[in-house]
Amino acid sequence: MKKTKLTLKDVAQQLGVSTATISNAFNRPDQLSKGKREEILAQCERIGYSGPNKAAQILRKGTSNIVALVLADSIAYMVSDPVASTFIKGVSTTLQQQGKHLLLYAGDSNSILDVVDFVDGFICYGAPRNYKLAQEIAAQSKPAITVDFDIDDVPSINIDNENAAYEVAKAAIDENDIVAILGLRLIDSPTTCRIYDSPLIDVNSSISHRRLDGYVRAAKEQGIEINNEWIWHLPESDRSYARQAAKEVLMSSPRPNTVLCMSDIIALELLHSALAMGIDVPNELKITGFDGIEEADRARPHLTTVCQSSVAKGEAAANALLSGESRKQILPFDLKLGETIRS
Amino acid sequence: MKKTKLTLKDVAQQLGVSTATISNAFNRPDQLSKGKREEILAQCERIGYSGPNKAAQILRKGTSNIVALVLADSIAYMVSDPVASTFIKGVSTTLQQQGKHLLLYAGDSNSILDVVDFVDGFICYGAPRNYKLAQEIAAQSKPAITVDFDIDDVPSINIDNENAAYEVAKAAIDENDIVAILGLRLIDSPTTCRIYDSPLIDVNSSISHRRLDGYVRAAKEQGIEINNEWIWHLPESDRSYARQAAKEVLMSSPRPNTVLCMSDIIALELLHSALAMGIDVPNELKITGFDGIEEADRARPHLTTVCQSSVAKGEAAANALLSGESRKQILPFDLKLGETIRS
DNA sequence: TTGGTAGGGTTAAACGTTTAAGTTAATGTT
DNA sequence: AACATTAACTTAAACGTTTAACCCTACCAA
Repeated sequence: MKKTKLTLKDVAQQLGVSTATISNAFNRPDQLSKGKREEILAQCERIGYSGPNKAAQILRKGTSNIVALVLADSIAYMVSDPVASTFIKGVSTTLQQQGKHLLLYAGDSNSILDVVDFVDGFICYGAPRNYKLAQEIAAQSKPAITVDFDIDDVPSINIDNENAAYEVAKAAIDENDIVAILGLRLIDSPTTCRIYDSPLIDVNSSISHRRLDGYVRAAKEQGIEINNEWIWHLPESDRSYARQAAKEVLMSSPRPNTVLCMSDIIALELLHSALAMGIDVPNELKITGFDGIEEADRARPHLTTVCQSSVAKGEAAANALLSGESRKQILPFDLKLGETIRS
Repeated sequence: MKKTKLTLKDVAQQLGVSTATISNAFNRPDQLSKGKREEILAQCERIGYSGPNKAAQILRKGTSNIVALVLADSIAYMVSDPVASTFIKGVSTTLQQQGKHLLLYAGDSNSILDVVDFVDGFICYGAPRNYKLAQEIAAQSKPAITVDFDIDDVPSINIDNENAAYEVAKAAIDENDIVAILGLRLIDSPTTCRIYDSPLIDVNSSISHRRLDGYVRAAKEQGIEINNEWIWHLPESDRSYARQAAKEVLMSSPRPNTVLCMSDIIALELLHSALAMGIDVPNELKITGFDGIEEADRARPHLTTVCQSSVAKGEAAANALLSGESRKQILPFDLKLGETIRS
């Protein structure tokens, strides 16, 4: 192996030119003669110098081609959640096309301070649970985009959650239904439970609360008041939380005949539990989801849900960041009627 | 906002001490008096200096706390594959515990050269399709770990794929069976097809070929020779490729009654197709998978497969990298008998 | 001849730290 | 009193680039 890492200086000495010239050979070809440039590149090739050191470049140029993706939860959770991982897919594809690198940043970490100095920007997916982190993001001065939540003056990507929820609920709810809601992160509790009188957490205009508003509005239009007793809180869109909530809903009496779920994962788990108990969907129980994940397509009966394109979100976020877009964008959603409601 | 980013120098000037002292206040508390240190930290707090610039630290210290995870395929694919994303989960959890950051590196990128200077090490998951990339990984001098493939003298994490495949095949195959194999990345083709006489690609002791060896050995013990005509190649462990392969297998005559699949995704898709066609599993068709993903648990009948813990792999890889482990590790696997074979 | 311009370089000052080596004064030791 | 040790700093040289500013020579126009 080489004794020590080669530097611009080594090449410069060997060729009897200044380091600036070598640097220009790599970065600004117009600054030197074609002949000299080729000579330099040939020499680099020969001795195995593979270009200017990136760490030094980052310091000097103040840019690294690294974009941090700040996730609301742990990377572990995000990567296994179909919605989040699809989002990451969109982001990574776009970044890669532009030659950028992706640094995954867990939202349950303490502080972005240890990366802020060397990343080129932030894409923040989902409102951080960690208040300090949210503050830092707002305070820091590099380009940033928020997705599925908002910070004043920071460009963002969202869908119209309130209307999306309203529409799917409107399609599902009939007069005299008993309506329950399986919600996501509505209150500050680490376990699945009914919300009763717990104070709702509503940080950074949480998408969950926008959805809740939509559901409630649709219900009201049918003259239905949804009591807090019929609203469940799940700490995460996770199968085991969903399973438990499903059980509670299906066991309660009177049993609701319409359940509005804030994610497809939750809805699918409920559907599964209901079918296992011999409940007729949709005649005894109507179910709606949210997100439009692939798996929902494979379920029988097909899930009624709101499709949002997480890939598009990811692409939009990356593009907005790279292009310096500063407006807040609202992406479209798509109501998908399946057989888990009566048509 | 601040006019310009604060530096050590600013703090030093304001307090009338040297920059070295400020630096020590952050990095080596034993090098200055307690009082001075507190004074410095207080001043930093007051003026909003949040610690030494990381970009400069990377250059000076030669370490960044960033670990690159080099994936065999695109990030997009990897993040949606249950096996790969579970692996990422294991890696990220471990790295985060140790205060390291995770840079996702797509294996279909050109070169690691643009990150090699500032990352602390590499975890390489799956043999890169890109030959140049594999070379670079081998040549580069930072710590590296390979997972699910091998490079000479580079520590690695693997399972015993040959025996794992042997065992699951042995459990499935009976005398006089017609055995087919749905393999992964066996030949150099972008589409699903039978391998016939195509030359097998066998880079870096590909896990697929180890598995193939295991299957073939188990079949031989039952006096069964598996003709290349009965071996399919899939370019990726993807549902749509799997669906097509499933169709071909189930349509072929004579129809195989035992199909060994190199991933659970493939196996599940086959199972699904078979059931849809009214084929009795396992009496008319026995199926085995590979990996032991969560979804296989939810399938009915339960899939017979080989469980390997991708989380454990990820943790092992991260730990090995961080601890400087230099041996090659073989992790255990676990045969899981389900109802997709006859017991 | 004078002056202007362009091409192809060089010089040296950053970028913001860390750290080995040196200095000084105070404390302890014999 | 002489010397060794230690605590608490400071000095200054890296780390490996990039880039503004400068310098020279050749060429051209008038």
